[in-house]
Amino acid sequence: MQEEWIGKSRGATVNFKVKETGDDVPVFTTRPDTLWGVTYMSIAPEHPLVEKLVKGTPREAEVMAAVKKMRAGGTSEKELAEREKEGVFTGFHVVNPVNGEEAPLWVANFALMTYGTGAVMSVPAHDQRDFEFAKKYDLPIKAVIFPEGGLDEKEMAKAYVDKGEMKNSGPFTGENDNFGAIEKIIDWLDREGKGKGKGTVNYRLRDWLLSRQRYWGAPIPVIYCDDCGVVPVPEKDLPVLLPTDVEFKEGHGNPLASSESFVNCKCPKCGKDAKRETDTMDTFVDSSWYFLRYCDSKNDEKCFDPEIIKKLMPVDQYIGGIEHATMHLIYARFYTMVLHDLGLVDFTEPFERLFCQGMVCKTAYFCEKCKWLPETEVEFADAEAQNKTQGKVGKCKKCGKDGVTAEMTKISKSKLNIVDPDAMFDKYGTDCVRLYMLSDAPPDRMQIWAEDGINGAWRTLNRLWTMIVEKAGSCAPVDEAMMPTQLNSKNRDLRRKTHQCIQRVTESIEGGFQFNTAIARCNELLNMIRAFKKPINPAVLREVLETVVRIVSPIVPHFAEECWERLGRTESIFTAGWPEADAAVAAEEAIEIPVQVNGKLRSRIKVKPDESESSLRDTALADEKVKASIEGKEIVKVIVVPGRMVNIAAKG
RNA sequence: GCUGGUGUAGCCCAACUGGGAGAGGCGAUCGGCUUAAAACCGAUACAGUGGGGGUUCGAAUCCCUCCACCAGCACCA
Repeated sequence: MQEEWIGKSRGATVNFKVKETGDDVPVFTTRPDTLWGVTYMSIAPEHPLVEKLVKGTPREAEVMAAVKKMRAGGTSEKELAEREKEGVFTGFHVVNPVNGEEAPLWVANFALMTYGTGAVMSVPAHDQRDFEFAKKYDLPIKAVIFPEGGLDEKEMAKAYVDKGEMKNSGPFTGENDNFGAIEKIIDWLDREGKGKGKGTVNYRLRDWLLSRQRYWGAPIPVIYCDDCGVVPVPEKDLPVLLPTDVEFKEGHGNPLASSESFVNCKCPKCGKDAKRETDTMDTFVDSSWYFLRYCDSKNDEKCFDPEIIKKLMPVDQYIGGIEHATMHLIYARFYTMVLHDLGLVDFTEPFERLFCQGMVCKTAYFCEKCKWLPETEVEFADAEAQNKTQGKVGKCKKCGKDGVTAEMTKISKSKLNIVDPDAMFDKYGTDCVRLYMLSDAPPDRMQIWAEDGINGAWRTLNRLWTMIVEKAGSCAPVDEAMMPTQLNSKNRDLRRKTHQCIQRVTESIEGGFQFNTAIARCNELLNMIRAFKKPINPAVLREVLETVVRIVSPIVPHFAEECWERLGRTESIFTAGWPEADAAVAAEEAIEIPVQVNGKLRSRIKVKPDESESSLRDTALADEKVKASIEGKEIVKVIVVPGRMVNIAAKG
């Protein structure tokens, strides 16, 4: 995702020239294979060449009027996306360095000054956007890449952007894979050098709000003086603090600008009256290095001591919402790389591992007139409508209008679909709410908020508690918990299950924090203890109860600590560490494997876990049920997967 | 439009990465306890894995295709 966001693209910069004036107009392209199909060029309305070229020409008025209109358009991505493609001919032409051909130079609103060089070579035959523009303004279309069935420039309904054979392409004519030839063309441009162009890597890091007209954010430490110009705030005066006397008024722009005490200051250079910068930096500026400051937060000499950073960083495991993947996390990485280059940190990546948890979602309701509605303001058409997560559900209680729609989205204050967990904490306790949330779904997945399931977590904790209280007295004493060498099969089963539980929970948590399955394993073990009719061996009992409590301790820490004490432990459970499984104890004594006939389950056989292939085959074929189902049939093949299953393919 | 994710029981979700469709939980039903209800205890039922096609002895899992939902990105040359 980050790769896409920084928009790294490899391509070439190609040096076009204005025919009439000789001005350079470099362009960036990722498709140098289409260089020979250029029929016009588009430059951004903000491009400095626009004014320079048309000044004093007969077309000046017309071009500048059109350019002015284009510049007036918004620059937000949304506006850009919805805008109609427009352009105006400058009256000038450019010369294509690869073949000397001339092409008209246009100004177009879809060319962005902030990307590449602000100029786009246009190949309408092989680029959809260029194609549309060419059709609109009746510009020529020249195909240079041909699919097997050929291509008719006059009949084209859209640009041809797939693979094909290169034609009319100078030294590359005849290449039958244009995409494969791109690298060669870039090499060729590099060799040919200055006149033509060179290989280039481009990025399109978007604006990340370094300056914004808001109160919240770190002030930019800059002062404007009439005489001295832009003057940085001297180090001794840092940091510049936000004023406390600002007035927040709707529609009055930046509140900082209206704070006299903030804006008015003295020039640090000449001492005359000066004005302070009122834009602030986005909070991303701070969140890009806070993890370094945290390591040495009390340091008032410098932002951090590199020695301490060396010890503590990088972060082993970063957990955050997916919404941070493309912004905060990129900035943090970028800052770290800069600090590395400055020699302040000895690593280039701040976070070793990343885990993105899913969002908690809940149905939100929308009324055309009253906008977002809380659930209580919706009059549902029927019981079914109440459970719908999309589409029309009923009337708005506020305005009475029908047609309130439901939508499943991330819980947010603005959409009025928030839940207040306090009531749940009061009723069930934080441990119980946490257990419920973690047991409901894997954490990387979106979770639909529902309180129905919390009873399950409540019951689990109550059962475990009751069990601990009842059985604590029957456990072997803490200090003498020697495991007997001989145990009956029931006790052996319980021990096996205990150690399997440790193994599987460890896997579940290490393999992506899958607490839901970890909790399921614990429930399984608890169910097994409850199903015990006879008394459990005291040593086994201590082992199993302590195991469960230790395993759930990261999820329900307060609860686990209480249980631990009840089991006679005096040290905190968090000094006990994570339990370790004994593989020998966890190993199965006997397993049951399925026997299929033609892929359908016909019987099950009990075998040793390491039963050999031939023995499995014989046991399966000797089974009564299997015999019955293959009677009168010819055995074509017997597939044996040791430890897993037997499948008999029979015909007739 | 592009990219990624998800789709399994009435509901939330498992399934050792190709091998018995069900681990855990919610809810439901029945029974026990109770004067009764809740709680608690015990038991039971419910799907053939979004649709279609393919590969295979065998597909929830792999391939193709279509559908639905969620998320991110979207004139980036």
